[in-house]
Amino acid sequence: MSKKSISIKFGEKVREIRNSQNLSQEQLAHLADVHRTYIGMVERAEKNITLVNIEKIANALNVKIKDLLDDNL
Amino acid sequence: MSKKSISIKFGEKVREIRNSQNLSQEQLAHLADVHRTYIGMVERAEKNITLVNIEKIANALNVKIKDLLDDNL
DNA sequence: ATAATTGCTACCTTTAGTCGGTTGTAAAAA
DNA sequence: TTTTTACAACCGACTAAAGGTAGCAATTAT
Repeated sequence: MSKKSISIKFGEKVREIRNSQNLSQEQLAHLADVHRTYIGMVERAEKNITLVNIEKIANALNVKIKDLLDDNL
Repeated sequence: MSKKSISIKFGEKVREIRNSQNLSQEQLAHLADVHRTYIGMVERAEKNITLVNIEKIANALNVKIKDLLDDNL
């Protein structure tokens, strides 16, 4: 198992946590200081996100970076 | 504490683990399938590495991604 | 219905990442 | 000693892809 690419798993985690906090993409984007559409692209794994933006999103969601990674990574 | 940017901390971790395994930058680059000079740039925090390459380097070093991140991240 | 949210397309700027080479250093080996 | 080897820093120059924005269509509530 675990065939899904890391970008897909990352995007799913972001969406899952964002929804659990009842945040819209726009709200999260504002908290993370990135553009609205960019959050959508990351969640859909359309971009290969960089470390700095990973940190921004983790901070915005109040989670550790490792919480945005699949457990077996 | 913890003022160093995430890129610096990441680069330090890569270098530390690479040295502990007695690998040259070139050897690691080959294992990770990235360019020779790129490993040095990442270790010196001159580049903002992407998620896919984070995974490549973690795999090449036989560690989990979270092992490349500072503990308090 | 309509209001909020997200997806999609297109675009532009910036930078990640590659490539081939040179330079400096330190250690070994001749 | 000098020479050779191994390594990492540094050097442009280049290509591919990420960052970032805007407008509108589609979706999903309410």
